[in-house]
Amino acid sequence: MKEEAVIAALGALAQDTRLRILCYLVTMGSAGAAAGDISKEVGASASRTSFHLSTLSDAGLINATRASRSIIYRVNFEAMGSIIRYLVHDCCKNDPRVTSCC
Amino acid sequence: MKEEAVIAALGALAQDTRLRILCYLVTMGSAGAAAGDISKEVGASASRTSFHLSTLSDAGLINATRASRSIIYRVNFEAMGSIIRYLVHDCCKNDPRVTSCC
DNA sequence: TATATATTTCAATAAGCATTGAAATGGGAG
DNA sequence: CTCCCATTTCAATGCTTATTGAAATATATA
Repeated sequence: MKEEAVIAALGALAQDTRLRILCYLVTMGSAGAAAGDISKEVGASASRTSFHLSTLSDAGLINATRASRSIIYRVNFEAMGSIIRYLVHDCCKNDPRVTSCC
Repeated sequence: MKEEAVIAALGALAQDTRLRILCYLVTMGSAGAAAGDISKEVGASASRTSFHLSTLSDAGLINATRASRSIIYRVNFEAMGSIIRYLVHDCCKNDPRVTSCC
């Protein structure tokens, strides 16, 4: 994974509303959640939620698919794995104090 | 690890100069590196490097110790482990696509 | 077509972060 | 004590991100 992509992903996660959105979408698994439901869940306005969802989406951490009037968002677990792999392998050179996390 | 601390750490890592500083300090291990050497290594001015070092230090990702006129910085591997553990365990609920990183 | 629902986009404002160079601090050597 | 070296702090500027509410887009239903 390129450093640039890692920085975009870390920046996307480094915000409380977005981190909560991501954690919520993890719990929803493959079912995902509609933008409106996410908005209610994290207590943010529709436009603010939409903005944060596009930030997460631009960073590749979530995917969007339209289902009728709703847009369903799901976590991209492979992308999450990639950035963690970058931090553990490339950045921390597999130091045991870091790899002990898994 | 508290969500607030995780956000500070992710935000600290989400910047190219700081990510390069951290990767460099990983390679220096327990020997660490002086602020001036880090500055040369990443090609940033002294004041800019100092600013980034204090951001990383405030986030708990590195430690500083004075050695005569120089200040030596070292990676806090335990802290790196903690934020990765948060992402893998708490956020991603140990999803296999994520835990496969280690 | 008209209407309602779901979501995004836009413009404006506010807040925070990055960068620069100059000045200040802290420590060692003559 | 004075000078020098290493680093940090400060003030000013520009850039990016966050937030808000209103308007626009897309889809479904009557």
